[in-house]
Amino acid sequence: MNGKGVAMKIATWNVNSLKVRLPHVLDWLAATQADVLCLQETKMEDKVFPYAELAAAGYQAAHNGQKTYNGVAILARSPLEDIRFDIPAFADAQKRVLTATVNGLRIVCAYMPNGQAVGSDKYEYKLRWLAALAEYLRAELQASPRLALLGDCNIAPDDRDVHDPVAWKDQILCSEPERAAYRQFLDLGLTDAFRLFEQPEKSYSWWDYRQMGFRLNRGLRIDHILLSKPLADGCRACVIDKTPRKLERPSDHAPVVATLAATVETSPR
DNA sequence: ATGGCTTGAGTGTCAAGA
Repeated sequence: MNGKGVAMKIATWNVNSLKVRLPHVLDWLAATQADVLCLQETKMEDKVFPYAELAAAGYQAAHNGQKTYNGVAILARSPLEDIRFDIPAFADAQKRVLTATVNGLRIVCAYMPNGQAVGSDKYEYKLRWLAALAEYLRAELQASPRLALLGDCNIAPDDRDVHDPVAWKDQILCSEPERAAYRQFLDLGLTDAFRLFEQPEKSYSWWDYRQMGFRLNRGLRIDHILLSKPLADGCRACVIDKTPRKLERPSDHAPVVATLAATVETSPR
């Protein structure tokens, strides 16, 4: 529920080091006025997270970080409530999940494992991790029907989401077991906000730094916003913002933004 | 081509990403 009676913009962005990308993040927040921004790959410990700089820009924040790798954060213009770290039932040293309630929306920020190569140990970890997240989401959805899962899912759900589906067939990020794990999220009642709308062909959210990947639009759509039914029904737009990918020293990922319509206040005063 | 960038760690050059 959005008590302000105005539309809400929620977004996700893998920044590939918040230390390096903080200027881009601050510029982007100022330009878009997003209400919620989920970050992945902050790659920093909580004690050096830039709370003060974000507060000066009008954003409260929660961070689940670690040195060097992983790390997720939720930034919001409204208070973050009921903050939960990690997947409680899945013991994991890697900091990949953070959940908070903002304006009555349950926000799950996730940095799903990369998996490295099909059949590798990291791939097995990825599949176990995805199954654990699905069970966590099932419980969260029961408690909070207005739920959004935002993050770097490291899965291209469909061949439309892959610049060269033949080359990527059955490769990491595109394999059938990964896509089946992604469909488990949909089976919970979540909807890919991006595909609620007509989109340009060859829309991607990540491009390799190498070999002019971005200029040649050799990308994958692996960053997603999944909405529970009440939120999907009120979703008015979802876009990938390629603007920051064109800057000097960009993240290899672009932000994805969903606009949710204001909801009518139904609760009595 | 276990390649091709980028980041972090740390001061060599590797691990990890996707």
